[in-house]
Amino acid sequence: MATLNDVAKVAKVSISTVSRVVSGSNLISKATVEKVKRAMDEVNYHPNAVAKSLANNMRTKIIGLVLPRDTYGVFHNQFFMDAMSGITRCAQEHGYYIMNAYQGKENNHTNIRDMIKSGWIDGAILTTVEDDDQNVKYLEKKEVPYALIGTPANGNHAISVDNDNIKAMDDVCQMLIDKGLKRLALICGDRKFIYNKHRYTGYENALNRNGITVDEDLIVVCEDDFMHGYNAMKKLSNMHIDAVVTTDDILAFGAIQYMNENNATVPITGFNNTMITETFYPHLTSVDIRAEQLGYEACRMLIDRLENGRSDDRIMKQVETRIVHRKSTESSGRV
Amino acid sequence: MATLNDVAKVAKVSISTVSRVVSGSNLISKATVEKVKRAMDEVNYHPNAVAKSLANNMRTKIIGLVLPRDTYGVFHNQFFMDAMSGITRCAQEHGYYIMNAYQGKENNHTNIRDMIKSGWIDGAILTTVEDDDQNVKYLEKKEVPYALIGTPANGNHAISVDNDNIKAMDDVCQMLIDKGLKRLALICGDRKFIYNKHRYTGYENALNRNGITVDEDLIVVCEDDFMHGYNAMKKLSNMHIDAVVTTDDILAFGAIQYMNENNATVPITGFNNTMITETFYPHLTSVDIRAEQLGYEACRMLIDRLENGRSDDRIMKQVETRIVHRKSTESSGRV
DNA sequence: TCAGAGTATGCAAACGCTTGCATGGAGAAA
DNA sequence: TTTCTCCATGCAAGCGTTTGCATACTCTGA
Repeated sequence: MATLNDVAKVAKVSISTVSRVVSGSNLISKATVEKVKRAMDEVNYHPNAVAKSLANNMRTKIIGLVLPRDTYGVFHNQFFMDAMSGITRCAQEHGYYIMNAYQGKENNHTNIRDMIKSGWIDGAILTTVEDDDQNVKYLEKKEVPYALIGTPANGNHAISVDNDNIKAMDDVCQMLIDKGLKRLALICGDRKFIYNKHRYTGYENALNRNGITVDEDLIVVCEDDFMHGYNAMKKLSNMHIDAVVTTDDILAFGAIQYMNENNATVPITGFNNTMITETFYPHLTSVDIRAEQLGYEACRMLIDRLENGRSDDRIMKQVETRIVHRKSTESSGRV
Repeated sequence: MATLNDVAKVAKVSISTVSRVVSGSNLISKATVEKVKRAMDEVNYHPNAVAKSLANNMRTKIIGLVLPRDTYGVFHNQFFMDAMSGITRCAQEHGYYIMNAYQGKENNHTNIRDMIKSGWIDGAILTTVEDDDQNVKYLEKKEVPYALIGTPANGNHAISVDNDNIKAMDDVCQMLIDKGLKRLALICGDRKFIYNKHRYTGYENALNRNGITVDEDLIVVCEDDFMHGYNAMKKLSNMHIDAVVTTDDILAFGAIQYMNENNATVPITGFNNTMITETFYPHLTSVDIRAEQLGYEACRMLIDRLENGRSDDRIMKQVETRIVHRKSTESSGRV
């Protein structure tokens, strides 16, 4: 690999001059710039990032990305792949690289703390935090900038990005109400997850705003899987429901399964817009949470912080969701 | 951050001595080692990886991981997440880090070529290659070691790891035949993909070995999605089939959908053991392709090559698959 | 013609680490 | 006591950059 020195020799200038040409300094004369650029081409020079980092006060332009140790369910895999894609796209646009870490116990998996100790990374993006998260603690202690995808459980996160889940579910309900559907049932995943809690609130908000009484009998709270969706629908049958909204595509498909078995049909919506919405039938109306965009924004905010060093902001950015209309809400029915 | 110098001062030795203690050289006396270790603790020293790389002839112990630009379908997301997990686990075990790149056109996404040019990575793992792959070309040209997950299309890949898809499908068929099921239908995805071609072969092999004539009428080749699985099953109905084997879980669920609608039931198997096998009903017998293990092995072989520098081996390693038995093959039926 | 201002370039230290070579001291052998 | 080994340690160069400071050159204006 060619070095500054090699270029300098060919161009017959000092390495400082070459370095300045590389970094686009405007101190150098046009003629010299040309000469040096030709030399760079000739020896096929590319700046060495490692040496650069050493000289640049240890700034590597690498960002650590913390992924969950285990993904579970269809949704999570897709979410993280999409988020990663957005993160990496943003990083690329700003000349940064992404290094993978895993949430978790000590030596188990590559750890963000090791990356910090060894000086590899300038900052971190967390896609997942646990209660009393050790990574967060470490990042705070070492004053390493970081961004969080999701809503911070407590207030100590400097930068975060998430959907407005309250509004997202509100929009879904409003959309159905606008179709003249009044008795909306809700199948809601575990409310220990803040997004489920928010989606629940969104449902209530929409109904209240439209003067529809929230009827507890039309709400089932359960775990986030197919069978619970199925059972929830069983409970809801014969309740004269106009439509069903759910907090997860899987729940919706569980409900659909029950309806299929009972030759019933009613408009239904999912959430997260996973690939199964367009895989299984009926194609499911769902909420696109824009995981790619969430990743992109998290990365952008982090880089902004890294480069401009605002120290005290606790920014929380919201990414717009979007309803994707499909067959499952096209025709009407009652159950 | 503390440096060798800081430790040296506290321990009252030279930085060379400290460096030797850190790297575990056996030239240093017990007493000095103790003294230095105490000093390291005192100043909370951690070796700086950037400086280390510079001094170590530019070896960074970072591996580039090339992911596909777009993932499509449920299977792919899960596959890459699992493979990444295995790769990262192995990397961690050997003191390496993983840096993300994306397959693809120039400035679009972080590019493995940039990582090589700037000297960040020692080697690369490819999870996906295109025809006439530019990354492969570049890696070969620059003599950067790399490993490939999947079966190389042509012969120029130094290291690769894949399943034995022929045997995997053969095993599935044998398992069904052992249950006394003779007329096995095959729903096979597009054979432009080598794994589908291999799975097709595995089906033929099993039947031939068991003296069962391969009946073209029982084989449907189609694209890899739900609707094609559905249509394939429609074609196969009334053919007096004892069981159906497929090359993808999605195809199997498409077929199941058709059967459900027609109140038919027949043993059926999927492939890839995606999460939908345990999400939708009936839970689907499928082939675990061990994506985590594929990732792990690819990484292990690459690191072996990086550390021991065998230059000419074209190793191709096969990872064992495993049939996961579930409800879909428990009872019998005919269609 | 010359001082002064500005512009273009070079020198060398620094970033934190590794490592070949030099050196000093302890112990063994004579 | 002297010489020779061997072990433990230190010195300093080097890895490829960046950058503050010094310097040399070119103009301008008096």
